[in-house]
Amino acid sequence: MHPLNNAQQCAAEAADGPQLILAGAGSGKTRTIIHRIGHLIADRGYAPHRILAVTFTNKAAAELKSRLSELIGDDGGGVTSGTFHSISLRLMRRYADALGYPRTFQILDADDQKTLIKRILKQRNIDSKQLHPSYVIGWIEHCKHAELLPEQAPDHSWNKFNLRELYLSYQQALFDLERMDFSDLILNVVRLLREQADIAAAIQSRFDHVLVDEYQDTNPLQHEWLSLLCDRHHHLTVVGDDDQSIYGWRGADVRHILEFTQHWPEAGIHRLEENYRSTGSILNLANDVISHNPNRHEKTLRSTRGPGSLPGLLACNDEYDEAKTIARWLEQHHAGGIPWRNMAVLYRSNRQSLAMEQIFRQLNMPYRIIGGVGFFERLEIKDALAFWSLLNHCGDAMHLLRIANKPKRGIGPKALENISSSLNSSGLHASQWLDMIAKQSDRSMSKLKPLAELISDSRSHISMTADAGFAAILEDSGYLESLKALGEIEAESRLENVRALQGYIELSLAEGITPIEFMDRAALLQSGESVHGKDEENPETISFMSLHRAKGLEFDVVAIAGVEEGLLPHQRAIDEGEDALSEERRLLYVGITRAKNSLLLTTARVRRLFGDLLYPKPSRFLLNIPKEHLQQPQQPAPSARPVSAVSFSQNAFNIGDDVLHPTFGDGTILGVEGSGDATRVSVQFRKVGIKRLMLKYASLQRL
DNA sequence: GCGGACTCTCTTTTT
DNA sequence: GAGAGTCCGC
Repeated sequence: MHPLNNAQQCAAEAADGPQLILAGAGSGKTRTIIHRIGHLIADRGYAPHRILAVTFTNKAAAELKSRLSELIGDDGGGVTSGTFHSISLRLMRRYADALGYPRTFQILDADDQKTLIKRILKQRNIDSKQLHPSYVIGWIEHCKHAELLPEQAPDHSWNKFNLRELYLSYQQALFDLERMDFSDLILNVVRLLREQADIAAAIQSRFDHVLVDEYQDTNPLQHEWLSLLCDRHHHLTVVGDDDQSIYGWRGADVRHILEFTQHWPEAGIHRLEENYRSTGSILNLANDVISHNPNRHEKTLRSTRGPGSLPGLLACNDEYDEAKTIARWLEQHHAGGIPWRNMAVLYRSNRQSLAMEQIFRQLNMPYRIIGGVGFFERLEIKDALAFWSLLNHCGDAMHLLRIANKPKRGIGPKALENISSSLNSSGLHASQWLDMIAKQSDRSMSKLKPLAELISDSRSHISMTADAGFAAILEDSGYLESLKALGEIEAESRLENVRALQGYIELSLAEGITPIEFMDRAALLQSGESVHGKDEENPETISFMSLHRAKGLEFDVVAIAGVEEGLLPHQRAIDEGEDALSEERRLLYVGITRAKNSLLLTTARVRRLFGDLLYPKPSRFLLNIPKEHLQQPQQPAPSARPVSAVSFSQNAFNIGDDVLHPTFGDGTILGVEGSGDATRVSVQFRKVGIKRLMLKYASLQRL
């Protein structure tokens, strides 16, 4: 392995106390953090388990540990590492009762969160059109990020509906269900640290050093969590790059990294600006793009490599042509000896993968899509776990309501409501309540009774199977059979997922994991692949993924599709304004800096969106790029294209011209047909869509 | 309560 | 254009 460079070494061996490591893309950030931990253990004598490394994904945590073991041997595995959520969960499992929760509480994932909010809205007869569930969730999350419990939340109304009351109901419902949502895990640790001096002392003295990766993506609550955790010793090392902050929309605040030294005045600052990943040409483009953002730590990435080949920009006809163009370009690199697995196609929005998939399948090029619905978020997986958790005494009302009518047994919304309130007022846990239903003889729950009996009776066999009754309950309840009704292809993939889950359950139980711990894993692990350890297994495929997903990864060859106004920057960001646009620019920056050797950006002249056609312009982020930094072979200055048109009239309109119509408003010319008085133009109006107009009568004005 | 027809919406998503 | 959510008649 190469030795650390000067800046990396200084950072790795910096003294105790707060340290800010500003690590540009590809500057060896993970290596530096690993060496710092290694240094703390090997040279400074800190005990591995008293060092805490916080990451944003479980995968990153696992990778950190294994690389650490490589560096310093077995001790590396002893370091405490995890995500904010998994570490918080561990703490809450120990101290939950101090906040009135049972230690067996479970986690409410995003999907269940939405279900719960919808149920609350429905109970109050609030039309979800007047008050979007996602708006309510967003507001509640916002409060939690600011450490505001329902009682402390501001009186906020929307369409006359009092949001604080909804927050209160939601939080009460969570408490009754004995569940915490993702934010609660962190918020409740913060509450312990603030409110319970003895527990705070215990937690704070548990770690001698805390290190955080991807610090630019912390939200205010996580920031508080760290500040309180390090309150006694200030031994906090944060690593990040403000230019790669792309989760502002989820509450991350770049200011935490920008203002780190204001919060910790004694902090040391280290800048890693030498990039080991990309060629000089790619970095030039990256620097051009990001330099236009205001409010950033001024820095310029320096390449340690040769200039390499110039990144290219290609204008394609539509998304299919774009896919073909990219496929051809990747094919050339493959022919040049680069394995498929070192190539990626990145895009702003997952929808863009559709056209790519079609074309790549036609061309027989191997690809796989990263992202989309995670393993544990799949419908059949959540259903199967609901059955299994009820069987194993860790299911709650949400699990029960989820499967009460699966397969169909004549229980509709009304009956579900009854089940819910009956269970609620019984004060029993869902499993106990089911036992009761199984035994009782009155007819009120007659439709549910067979299921209750089945679950109740199956309990006696749980301990006899390696999967704690998983396969049996799914078979006996008729759930597997009901999946088969979905049609062959659909059913097969779902059944396969269920089988994979069974395998994973068996494996985990054999390791001594309890069912409730398994449910934790299911809630905190986003993908099923990473749990098997074999993970990506690097098959010979091209990776398709969103720009967000690409953060932290690198590929020899990268194509970024759809570098257009409306897509990158996304239309929503354009509507939102300055800050959102800065984040979109960072997103492009992240994409560009994923590439080691070759980079291609593409745009489409026509793109199908929501069923109609869109004629996007190239992204504003590419406007001020010096010619020598970006190859644009067929720069399609729209007005320069041959147009069968009104070229002698001084009023000539050309494709791409922005125009104003007295009634339709502003729009862009898409096409010109005919000549003289018979000239027709098609115009894409921003508000009213596409119109074909006689130029003579349209009284269009050029904008 | 169920199934089919109809309507609406439509970024990104580490946990 | 697709998938989810909603409505309505049986």
